[in-house]
Amino acid sequence: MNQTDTHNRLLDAAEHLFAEHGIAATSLRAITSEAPANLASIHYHFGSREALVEAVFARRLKPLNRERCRLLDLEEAAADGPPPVEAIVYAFVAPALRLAHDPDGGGEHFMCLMGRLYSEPGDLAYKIIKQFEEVFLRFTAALSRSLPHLSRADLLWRFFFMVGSMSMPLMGRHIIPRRTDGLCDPSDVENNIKRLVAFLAAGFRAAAHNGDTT
Amino acid sequence: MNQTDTHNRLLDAAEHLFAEHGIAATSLRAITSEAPANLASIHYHFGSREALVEAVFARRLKPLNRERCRLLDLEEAAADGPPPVEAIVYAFVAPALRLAHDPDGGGEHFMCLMGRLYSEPGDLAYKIIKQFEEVFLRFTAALSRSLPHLSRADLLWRFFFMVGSMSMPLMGRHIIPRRTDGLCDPSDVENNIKRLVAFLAAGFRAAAHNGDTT
DNA sequence: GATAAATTAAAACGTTCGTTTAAATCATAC
DNA sequence: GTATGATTTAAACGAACGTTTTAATTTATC
Repeated sequence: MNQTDTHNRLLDAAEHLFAEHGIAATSLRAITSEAPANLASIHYHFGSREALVEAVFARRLKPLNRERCRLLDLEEAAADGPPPVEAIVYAFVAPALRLAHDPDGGGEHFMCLMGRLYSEPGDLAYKIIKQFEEVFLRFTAALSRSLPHLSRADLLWRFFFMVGSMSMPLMGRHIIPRRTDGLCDPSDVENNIKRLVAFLAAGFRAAAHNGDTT
Repeated sequence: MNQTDTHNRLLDAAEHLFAEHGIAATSLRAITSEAPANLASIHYHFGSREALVEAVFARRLKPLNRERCRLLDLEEAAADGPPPVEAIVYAFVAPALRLAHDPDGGGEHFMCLMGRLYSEPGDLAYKIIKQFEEVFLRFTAALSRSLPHLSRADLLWRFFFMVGSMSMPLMGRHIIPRRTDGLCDPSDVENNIKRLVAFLAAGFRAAAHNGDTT
């Protein structure tokens, strides 16, 4: 086995178990049992449990957010004016839903884990969420140009509503199909992207709840 | 102290710590330290750690969902036709956001904890989510009557999008204000309800992504 | 005030946790 | 083949966990 083999097997096993049982509830022994690897290999390759957790996120987040920015670049280059809201929403949600069900990308469990992130102790969540800084700034700016009548607070809240909506097809892989007799299928990626874009674009375009136009 | 005093202090402390650090990451010793109470009192009053977790949820969920149904009852009694989407969305989100910041209701930490629920091991989540059965059936039925052109899958997905959007002002009490320089304030409950209703009603009313009208 | 029940308290149980140490194994160059 | 560095292994550490047991204390009833 080459140098990075155990390294990646540990990341895969950790990603899977974190998504399945939560980060806090997953022990190093469970990870090294699934990998398989020796218990001490985690400290040899990563240094500590917390460093492993951060490595699990770092491996997937950069490509995901790079793809989001790439799609937004394309849209902003294509039109002369600001891109339509649909295109911005699409550039944000499509890479995430595709990664969530792309076996090659390996993000099969990762996006489910992403949804769990907000549930973890604050210190960890902050470190990870900082990796979204650029995406956050770029997409809120693009949305603001396309929806100049919205107040900043309304625009930001709607951005968070988008994140929350998107998290449902990402996280609910176990719960949603059962609650809907299989009618809602999180693995129906392209249709769910269209559903999200239609729903969210209409929400973004809605009149603000008050006359605030700052 | 009367019989239920320690009982309630344990529930309060558990609710708070579960919301702050997650369920799995909160030990019984941390709960009995904050209550304060003896370590064994949890097993005396609840029988086990898991029974305590369920008790924490049960205490708040029934009143919350009863209020949701009450508001929906009012709307359905008022009009002769189906209530407008805004009224249905309002009946669903307003009780949750109000409970989340009502110091009397004590749900100050509870709704934050609700958002964490989906992140806990499957067995627990199922038990709790079953308590939403009636609300789920009633609100999807009401929405279906007001939006008869939507396919069942589209309607159910949009219902989940609503749940995801609503979770952001509920859960993001620590993260959202910091990311927005305080511009987005989760404690600005009534305005956030209006923001959610405007956003979600427009989303529900959006044309479906395809011609599906089943 | 004595008796019985309900509640709280203190201590210990065995288990599992993250981490560390030190030896064994492997790969690779000479 | 032997020395060297990289990796894996096995074993053990102390700490913290959920739970149980037994005794002390409080509360209610007569």
